[in-house]
Amino acid sequence: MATLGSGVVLHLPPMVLTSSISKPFLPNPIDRTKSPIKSSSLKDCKTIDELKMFHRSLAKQGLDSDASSITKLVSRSCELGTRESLSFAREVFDHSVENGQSYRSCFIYNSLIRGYASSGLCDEALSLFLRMVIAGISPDKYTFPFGLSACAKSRANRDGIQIHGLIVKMDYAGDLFVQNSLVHFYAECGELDCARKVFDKMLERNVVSWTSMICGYARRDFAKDAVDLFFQMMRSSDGVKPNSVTMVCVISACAKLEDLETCEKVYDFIRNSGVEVNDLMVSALVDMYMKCNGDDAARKLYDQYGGGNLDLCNAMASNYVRKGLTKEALGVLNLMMGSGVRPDRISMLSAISSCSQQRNLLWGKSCHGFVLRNGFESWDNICNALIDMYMKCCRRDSAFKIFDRMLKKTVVSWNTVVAGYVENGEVDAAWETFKAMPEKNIVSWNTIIGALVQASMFEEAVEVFRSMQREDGVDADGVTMMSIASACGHLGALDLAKWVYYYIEKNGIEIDVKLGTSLVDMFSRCGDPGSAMSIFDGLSNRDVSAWTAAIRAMAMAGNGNRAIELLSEMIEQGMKPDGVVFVGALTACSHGGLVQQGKEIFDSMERVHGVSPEDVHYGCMVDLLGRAGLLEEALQLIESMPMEPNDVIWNSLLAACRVQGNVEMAAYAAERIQVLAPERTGSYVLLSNVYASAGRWNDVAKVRMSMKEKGLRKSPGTSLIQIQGKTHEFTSGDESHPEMLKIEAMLDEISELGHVPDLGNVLMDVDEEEKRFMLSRHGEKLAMAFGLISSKKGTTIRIVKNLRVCSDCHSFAKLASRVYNREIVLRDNNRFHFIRHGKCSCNDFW
DNA sequence: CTAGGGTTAG
Repeated sequence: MATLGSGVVLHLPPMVLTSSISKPFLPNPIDRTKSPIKSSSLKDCKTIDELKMFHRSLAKQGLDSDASSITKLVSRSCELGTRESLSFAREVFDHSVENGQSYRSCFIYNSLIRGYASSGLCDEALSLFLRMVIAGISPDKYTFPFGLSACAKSRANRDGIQIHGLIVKMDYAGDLFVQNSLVHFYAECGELDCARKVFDKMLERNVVSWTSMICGYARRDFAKDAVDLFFQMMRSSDGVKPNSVTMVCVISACAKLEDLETCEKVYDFIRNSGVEVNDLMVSALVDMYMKCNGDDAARKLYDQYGGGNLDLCNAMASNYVRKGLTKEALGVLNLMMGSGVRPDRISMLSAISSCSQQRNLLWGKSCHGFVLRNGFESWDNICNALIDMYMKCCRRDSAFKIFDRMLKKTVVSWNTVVAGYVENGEVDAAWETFKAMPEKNIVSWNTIIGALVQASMFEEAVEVFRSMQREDGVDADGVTMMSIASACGHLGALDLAKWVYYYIEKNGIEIDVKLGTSLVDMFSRCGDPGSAMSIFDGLSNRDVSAWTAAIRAMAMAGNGNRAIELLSEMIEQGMKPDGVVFVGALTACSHGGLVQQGKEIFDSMERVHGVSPEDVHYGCMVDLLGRAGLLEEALQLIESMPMEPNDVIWNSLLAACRVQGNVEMAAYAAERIQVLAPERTGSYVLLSNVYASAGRWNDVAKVRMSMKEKGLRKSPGTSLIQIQGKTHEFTSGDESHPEMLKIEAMLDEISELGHVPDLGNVLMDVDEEEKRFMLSRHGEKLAMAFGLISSKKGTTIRIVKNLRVCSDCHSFAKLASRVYNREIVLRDNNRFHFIRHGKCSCNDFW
């Protein structure tokens, strides 16, 4: 038949359908003949062949045009639910409708519409509905629920609304079942207000009415409304009791709420209510507990109801995978197979994902084999998981083989490939694939933006973010903003940081712990510890990372005391500190010159908190002692280390020697570094600095020679300053800036104000005049001068430097801040200097 | 006749 696709309905304006059938429907003819066949014999037909045989025997008896018999045959055939049985049903239907005159009733239509709807062939169901209406056959109270169910499944909003019109016109709007179907349809289409309107107007409600409404809220992320409505149902005068379906809906709402307390409340209710607990409910409960961090409760239920239940195991495994507990996930699935249960495609999704996370190619391949043997590869989700596995296990060819063969590549398939490239560090390939994607969603953008941030291409990341809003109209989410916040923090651009925060607020993006932590980091890296801490204070729950970010913020700002306070507050609140927190706290002590407190914290790590100090912690202590001038003690600590001291630790000591001017120990430390990490340029530079300050030019020359021999070059120091959204970069002695003449005039002006250059900062053995000149052209000074001439009076000047600030530039900045009454915020490679009124937050200690 | 959990990519 030339199918009247549901598209026909879709394109009709709302009134056409109802007006085209303005002639009154004929009443359904009453079938007075008793059915010549027994329905019991039809029930025995379990296969399509048996049904076909049955059909032939009807024909022999001359009953193949009997409406009742044919309707029953079609109905049974639909019940079998296979593609074959449905098309057989259609054949019988078409043949009978064309030949018979007695098909003026809706029964045969109902059967077939129901069959299509329940097998997900919604377009077929709806076109049949339309054909029936056009033929002037009245739908009855059974037809509407089938039709609406099809609309709900296929999100055919407009068709459903037209059916609603028809329901009103034909006066079925008061029927309980029809109303329930309407509630479900509107809820499923996301029109929750409409669903609620129908629900509220109902004079009588049964358990399905309530369940449909609750489920509607639960599925659309209105978990709170779902739970509220459930408790309202308990109190209502409708006198309905929840059944297992209701409970499954409520439980899934609780899972989304992620609130363990509500979970317990609901579980208590179930135990006391006498609702029969079925398998689906247990699976839902386990899922709920896992999503609300009630792993123990979930595990208890799992143990209680047995590891041989497919749905239960799937719920358990998928949650383990989500939490990265892949060993546990595979354990659950293995145990399940051990009790003779075959994994289904959902199980395999968890299994393959576990292999990807573990980079276990061997098991991944065996999963692939199982997939092929069971015909699961026709499901695109399984293919996506396999592509991910092969990409993560560096088997690009195998991944592409699957990708190329996929009949239905979805946006997820493409995203998986892009993410795979990123995983292997191939940003260019990821970018090319990204550009070639036929369709992009928020995950696509997040993947590529995250990749750029990881590759330290921060400006590019921000640029892509801008084009995402411009071109695609895709809305950024929390994950996007985490990447952008990170990029912004690395750029050190406060204006951009403020804009990022504004953007989040304006677009109503929820600031959860993760995003909050990123924002704390962003603001502290941009030299705005105040904003960083106010974000931290606003977080409703804080994990260890959040506390660490706050402590790091205080460390960078040089506020050691506040950092230590935060550490104790965190411990008081029952958080278990980890190694990373201690790095932050010790760094804070180091920057703040808090020697005694630092020693106490270091000592408490293992003794009180059971965290054994790693080399980084020793590094912090060496740094702390060294900066405080306790070089001997620092050296002793290095020698007492239980592990081999690495180059970073020796470098801390060397840096301290540079500040303290201890030439002998500096030489010793540098020697160690050259053994451990000969390519480490910084140590040569530091050592020659030490010699230079001591005026030992022969030694300076030797160091420079040995650098040259090894082909090492000093990494250039760069200073960045943002003026009106544009980044200007200055390197030492760089004269290429278009405003260079004005900058030089500014520099001269400051020099004349009485800046006494500290010539010990010059590495070269040149005459004093030359030294003076070289010093005056350090990148920081150029940036500062440029900042002074190109920004408004009284505004803060912010400079980002990639290396440690030299002491001459530091005192230059202090002078400038006093004379021009400006705050100067100078970020170096690991901390901030807030310089105002001639004083620096670091107390000249860095 | 109407209502149901578990689904890969960042």
